Amino acid sequence: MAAKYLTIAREIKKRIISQRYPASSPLPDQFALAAEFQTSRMTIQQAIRQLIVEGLIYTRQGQGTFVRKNFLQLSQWDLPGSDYFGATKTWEHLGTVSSQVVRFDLRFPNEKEQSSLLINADAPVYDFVRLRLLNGEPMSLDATVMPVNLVPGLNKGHLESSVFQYVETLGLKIMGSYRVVRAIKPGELEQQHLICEAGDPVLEVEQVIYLEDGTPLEYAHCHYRYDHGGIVIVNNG
Amino acid sequence: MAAKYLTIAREIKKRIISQRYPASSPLPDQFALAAEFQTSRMTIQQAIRQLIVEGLIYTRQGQGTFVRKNFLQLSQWDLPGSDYFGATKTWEHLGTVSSQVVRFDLRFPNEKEQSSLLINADAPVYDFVRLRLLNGEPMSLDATVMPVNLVPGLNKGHLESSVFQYVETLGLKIMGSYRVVRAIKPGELEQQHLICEAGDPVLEVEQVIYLEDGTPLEYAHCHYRYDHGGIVIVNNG
DNA sequence: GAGTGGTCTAGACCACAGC
DNA sequence: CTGTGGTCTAGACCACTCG
Repeated sequence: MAAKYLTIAREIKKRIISQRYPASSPLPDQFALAAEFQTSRMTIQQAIRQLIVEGLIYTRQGQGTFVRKNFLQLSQWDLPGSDYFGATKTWEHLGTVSSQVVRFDLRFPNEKEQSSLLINADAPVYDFVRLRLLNGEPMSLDATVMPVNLVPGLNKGHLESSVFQYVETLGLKIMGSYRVVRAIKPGELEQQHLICEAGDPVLEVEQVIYLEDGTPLEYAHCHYRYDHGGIVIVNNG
Repeated sequence: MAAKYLTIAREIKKRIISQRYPASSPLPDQFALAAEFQTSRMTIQQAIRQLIVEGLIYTRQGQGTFVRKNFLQLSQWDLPGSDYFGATKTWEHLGTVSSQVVRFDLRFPNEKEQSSLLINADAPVYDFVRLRLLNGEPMSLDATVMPVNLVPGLNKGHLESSVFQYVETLGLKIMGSYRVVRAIKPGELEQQHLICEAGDPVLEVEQVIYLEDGTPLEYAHCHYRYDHGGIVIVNNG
């Protein structure tokens, strides 16, 4: 049985999407909603808070609760998990995504990797490079470093399917990411695997992915072909 | 007088930063905190929820409340407003930022602009191009479209200083943004103003900035030199 | 079973906006 | 002044984890 406030939030969401609550006027006030759903006002407020963080509605003290004018636009992009992971997710609806392992090594981290992953110089890391293909066409080349102690037993098979699926089976949960996006000139590896000219720009994403408790899970450089879409960033205040 | 739960949240934050609550063990439980702060447990939970959304702590049912291992790292980057606006803010600490107006026109929107700004074909828009300079060096070239009815009275002087400062004086508040980041080859305008070669990649940010109620305020294409840093993206679950 | 966070109630008073 | 959302109380029971 889901929490009552989540059930109510879903019901209100349905009504907004079906335009039962017109975007032009405020929602019924919290007292009315509490009466209708046979619950207390606090519970209604929890449901409303839920919809606020989802970007669906906003409140104005002294005025009421309103539907965001752009929630439908945003909801097209703000899919849960759509850019949590290797950003591959963004393309899955466009065709078949596959991976090809270019390198899979074990070594010790350099200084940059130590500080990014919050580990010591003697903590071994996996170092692997994968080529991501969409319908067989090269899409991105990712170089990843992960601490061995967090993900014991990682093998080439996991790299070819989904590393994050394996990570989940270990009971680890992703919390978020820190990324820097740049445009760069392609190096030799990129020209070779992404099949691009020296004059073709490359989109570089340098990222650290964190677990729920803030432990860094991976530090990676992802290089994307310039002609295969971009990175979507949604930022709600 | 600030709300009690915010006062408590600030106090707990202080204790975490000063290491009074060691990162190795859980915080005091909610009942103990309620007793210490002479308040109800609900209020403590509000304070805790506040610190969760700030990315400082996390909770585990049946276990306790814990400090995130990376909150200090993230707090270096997750500065409020650091990438809300034209991303110029990111560089302000590096030197003097100035703007040079390349174009400032009035016209009707095309189809893409109509759908991005949620306006009709007969709603006039400003169309301006600005070159952003850091310490006199070209940094980015931004092409912006804004509905006239939202920002009446915009003039060249505002473009040279800060459009967002003017927007704020009109009582409008920014809610968030929707962006797509790509790597592209420079066009003629970019090569001319950003002083780059045809083979130099350019970082393109296509963005829509929204007001509090979801009304689109601006639709812009921002082009950055590849050798002047990147876009930082922080993503908490 | 004991201890933790998660949810919920039925009220109360305060702060803000609009008439 | 009225109506709205914002905060707060003092309890209650439930769900989960661990010894």
